[in-house]
Amino acid sequence: MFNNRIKVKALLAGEPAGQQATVMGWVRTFRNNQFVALNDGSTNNNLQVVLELGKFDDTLLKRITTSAALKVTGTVVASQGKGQKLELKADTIEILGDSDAEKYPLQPKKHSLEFLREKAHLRFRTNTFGSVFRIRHSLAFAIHKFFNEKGFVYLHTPIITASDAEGAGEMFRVSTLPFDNPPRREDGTIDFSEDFFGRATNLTVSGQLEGELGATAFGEIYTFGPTFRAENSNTARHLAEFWMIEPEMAFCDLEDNANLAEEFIQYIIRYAMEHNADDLEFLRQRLLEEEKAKPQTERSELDLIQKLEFVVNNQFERITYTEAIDILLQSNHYKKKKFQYDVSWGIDMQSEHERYLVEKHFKKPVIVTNYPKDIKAFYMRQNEDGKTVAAMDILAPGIGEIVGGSQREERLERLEQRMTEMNIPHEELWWYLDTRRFGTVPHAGFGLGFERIVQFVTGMSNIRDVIAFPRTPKSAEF
RNA sequence: UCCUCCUUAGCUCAGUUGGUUAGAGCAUCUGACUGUUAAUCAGAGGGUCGUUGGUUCAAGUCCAACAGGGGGAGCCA
Repeated sequence: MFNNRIKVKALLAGEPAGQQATVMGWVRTFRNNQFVALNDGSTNNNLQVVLELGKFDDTLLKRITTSAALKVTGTVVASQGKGQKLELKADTIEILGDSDAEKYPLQPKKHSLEFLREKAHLRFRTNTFGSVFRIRHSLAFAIHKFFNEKGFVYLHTPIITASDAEGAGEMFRVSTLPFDNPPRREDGTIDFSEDFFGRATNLTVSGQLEGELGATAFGEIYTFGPTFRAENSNTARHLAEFWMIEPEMAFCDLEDNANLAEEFIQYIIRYAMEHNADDLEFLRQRLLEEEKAKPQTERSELDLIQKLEFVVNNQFERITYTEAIDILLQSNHYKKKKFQYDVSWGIDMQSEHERYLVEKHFKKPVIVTNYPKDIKAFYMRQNEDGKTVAAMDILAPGIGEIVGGSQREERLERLEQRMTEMNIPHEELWWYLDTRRFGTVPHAGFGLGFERIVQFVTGMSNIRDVIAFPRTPKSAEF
């Protein structure tokens, strides 16, 4: 029986009234042969367990090492020391699991994030990762809560997909054919008709196309699942395996889409602020410490919590692509030739351009709409000007593109014409085109990279530190 | 994938123009102390200097390749 335990979070929230309590957790530090800082993952705050001198065996005390698992029963009393309101005066201590101090790699001190990345199986036991992953959980939960309250259906789109039409990037092949000697056709190409699914299949790069099938029946759906890109991207904001949220709404245009995206982002951030105040406070302090090493000019004006409050309490800026280009062209930054890449209408904005708009010009999240059709996907709705499509990107300070979405082309002829222009095989997407044949309606949706919003909320600068076990090129340990 | 920087003790790092036995703080271990907050004090152990090859009388130090990692860029979410 273990369920008589009280979690540290609950215990710390109560009053020290001399009541009995049993806690279980892992030792963070053992000071003075007398004070155990015990953490059970329910909160960043440790419980101070006090061991009366002489009350416990030396052999037991020797086994209270960093990260040993303990069961402690004792009396909850007001703390005599500073730093905590209450503490647990131990009556009995049971070592549930020993931890060899000479071999345990984490010390009660500050470790670099790079080092902890190589100890990803243990990094949850640190304050930073404890906070990050509790916040990650809250955001995931808030996402389901938000859509559920709005009547969206949670649709599970396939992980294995046969369509390569989305063009969202390089894909991971899924196959049971032998690598060393795959069956070949007469022309030497691999014969996938003999593969498991009878055709070439890959891991999904997006659930959007299937999402549209759901939206044109349920009205409003969302997906929230793993997504895979085999791009050789080595950056602080890319993963080969990441989680994406893709809502898709029928009877919805670009403006409705932008409104929903903004409301959604504010909702989930607000949820984390309400439910993870301690974790955010810890991360706020952590970032302040980190910024002390930087020159004053590079430090951020707002701390983490101020930044989140600002985002939650202010409307996102909304501009068209054309306006964005004008702002860039008229900026002093451009006139002084400080952009590495040139600016003109029709370019796919580089991250330096996006960063200028978001971090220098507006200093808040920006929704950019109506991009040139030539730099966007085939399924986006063509605007009447013949040049742009009803696309929408949300750019966030410090992260870049956090949301990419659009109103979809619901007119069959326009969609087919665009697919032809972009060399997208019609026959492969017959099922997608059927939505436009049978009761087509204006609809829209977007994709939000989950890890990027977790980065934004936690202030972690590397995406590998907001997913438990990151998959990146040349790296799939754990 | 491109540019750039890094790799020395368990961790964070120092190591001079190439020169004998490679250092510090923390951690660990031993002891002391005991209301501590990354406890403190004293002592001890701990190293194939990322790997391979080269230059040299002599390489942690110079050169090359490879591996891993950081930062920036591209691709994107």
